Amino acid sequence: MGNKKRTTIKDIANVLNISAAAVSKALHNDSRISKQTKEDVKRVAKELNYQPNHLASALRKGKSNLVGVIVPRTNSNFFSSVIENMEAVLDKAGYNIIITQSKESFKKECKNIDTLLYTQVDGIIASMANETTDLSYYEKIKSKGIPLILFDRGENDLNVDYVGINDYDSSHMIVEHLVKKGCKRIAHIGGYRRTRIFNNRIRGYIDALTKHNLPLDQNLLTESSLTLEDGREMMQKFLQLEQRPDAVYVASDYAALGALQVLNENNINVPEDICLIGFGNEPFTSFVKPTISTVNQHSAEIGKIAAETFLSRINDKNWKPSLNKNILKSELIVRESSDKKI
Amino acid sequence: MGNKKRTTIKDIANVLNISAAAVSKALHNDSRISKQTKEDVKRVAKELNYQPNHLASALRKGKSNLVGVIVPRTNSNFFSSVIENMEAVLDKAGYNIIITQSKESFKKECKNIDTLLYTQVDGIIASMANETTDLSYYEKIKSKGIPLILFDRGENDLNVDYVGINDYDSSHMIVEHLVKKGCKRIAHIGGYRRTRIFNNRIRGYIDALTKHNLPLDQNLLTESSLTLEDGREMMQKFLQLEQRPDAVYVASDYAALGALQVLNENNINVPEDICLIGFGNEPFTSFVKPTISTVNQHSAEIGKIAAETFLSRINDKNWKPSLNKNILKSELIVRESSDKKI
DNA sequence: TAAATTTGCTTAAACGATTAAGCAAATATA
DNA sequence: TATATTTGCTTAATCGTTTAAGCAAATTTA
Repeated sequence: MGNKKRTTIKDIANVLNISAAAVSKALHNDSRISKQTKEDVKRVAKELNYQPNHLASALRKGKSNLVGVIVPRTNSNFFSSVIENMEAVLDKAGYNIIITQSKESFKKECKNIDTLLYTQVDGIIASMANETTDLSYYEKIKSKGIPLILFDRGENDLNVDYVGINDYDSSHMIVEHLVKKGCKRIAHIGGYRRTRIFNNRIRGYIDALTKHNLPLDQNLLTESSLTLEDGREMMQKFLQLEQRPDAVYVASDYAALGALQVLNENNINVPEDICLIGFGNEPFTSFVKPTISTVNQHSAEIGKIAAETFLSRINDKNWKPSLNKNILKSELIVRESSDKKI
Repeated sequence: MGNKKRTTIKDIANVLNISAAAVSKALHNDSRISKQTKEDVKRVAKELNYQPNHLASALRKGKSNLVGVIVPRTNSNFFSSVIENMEAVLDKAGYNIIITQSKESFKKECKNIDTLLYTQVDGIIASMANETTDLSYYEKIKSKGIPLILFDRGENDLNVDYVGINDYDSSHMIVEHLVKKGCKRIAHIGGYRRTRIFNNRIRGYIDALTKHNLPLDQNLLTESSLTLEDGREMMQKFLQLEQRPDAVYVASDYAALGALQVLNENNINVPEDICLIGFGNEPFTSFVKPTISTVNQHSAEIGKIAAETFLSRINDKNWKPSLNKNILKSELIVRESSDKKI
């Protein structure tokens, strides 16, 4: 049996015989309202269990204090951690967030954008789906004049703020580590080149090989969606080669796990016979046998910076969207799968 | 350079020299608006890139078409899958969802409830944090008169709709399976009894032991938060006992993983020396060595039913909250960790 | 003491959509 | 042909809050 009507500022005003405007101002600690009235208003508000109507104030102020977040999925530790840290920063500034998942589907991503715009969010922080190449929906966000911040999966052409790690350098770091371990045939299970971060990892891989005077063998470079299944499949392909690789650098931990399963099933010693390196530092990389070397993407920092960037944009009266990259240095975590004794 | 002003129905009305009311009706296909006018309105709406203002219509209609979701965390496969399926059902009915995480913190859960109520959601679907015992914030939801649906982590005392599996029966199923495998000293790493589902699992465990004429050894029954670390700690305790268990039933896959790590580190053969069973069917249970037997909680079904329950409540004009449990049958997935040859 | 400023409120108009009520004109019915 | 009904709109109120403008009383300043 819920209360028939919710309490409004009018109800409070009636009790105290003052105007609704005075109540509104009292609740916002306006300097032109007497201390006594403020106390009265707050007391009555509590007594009547008053809850402000967000819709009304947002409509009037043209500001919802809501930030939309779009991620490919929430059940990855990376995205979940990014979101958690974004939330912490935004919460302090009085913003609440709405999380949506694209499930790597372009269509769902578009729907999410529409939903968020419809909900009148004050800005959107997003990591793009793998599928996405058509940027028109993101242009729609820009044309509304609200801040758009991309992280991890970004796109230069949108000319907006971006937070992520240096994928190109990460590949260099990985190849360098493997070369030091004496590896000479380093394979790469990569993502699709059309996604910028995966393209950068591939470019970094190729350039690092060249730098270390290692030939590029096209048989050792594959592109896929980087699911666990993809990892299995690609590793099986490698094992059928006449000249097997002595190291495999996988652009995602999930695919690396699949690759590791195949290696285990074929009784191939890791890292002695083949070194393995993943990407993303998902928790399971330290659960499995052997533990998987991987790259830490600083999810906490990324979330924090993305949120802070949003806040600085929203607070800058005459801000205009422009390409502004905030690139963090990634960190190689060496575990058993690449810690070969030499 | 965003458009200075967004398009409103008034702008459309001005172009066509009709009233804003007519535009509103035309957009909603009111039968009292001529076909010609409807066409004109929709054409101009498209031309001016009109986007309805959700805040205004929600305020006027007293309905936001938003459903709030509270989960302990999103980076678990169970919750992520529940949410995904809820979303699919609600989307078809024209509802959008706002996801929030409590991170198992009572304080954060309260904050989430406040945020959601403030955002004027039409209902809340929630799974409670482990910590939560004070139900006053949930009573607050009820007192607003909006539907509250609980799933997985529920609480009878709230007298609302609940969707989940039968934890008591699941424990019976597990103990029965272990008894069939010849186990005689079955331990249980359980959650805190104050959380209903964990209490039910413990009760089921105890009653099943009795049913199979096995004595209950208090050394073999522990309570914890069921983190990976907890699983390690409890298993270490078991290994120090004079009479070790020959099977361990863990109420969460994460804690089961921790337990497995300790077993592996101590070179104890699983399942030959000790059988292990987890709960939740998290993906990693099939990655690790040996693969972990576990219980499938039917996340997809739970999400679907929770969403459908919400819809039926919102559509029932004279619905009153009442205890209404929807209990699904769980499914035991037997993998290597308990598949002992006998 | 008069003028200027500050204090503490009120009034009324927004924000953008929806909707009850009403009113002509067009069409149907008797 | 007169009356009833339907069609196609308009007007105006409303949702709950914020805020610009204004006004009288109290206080400060000159």
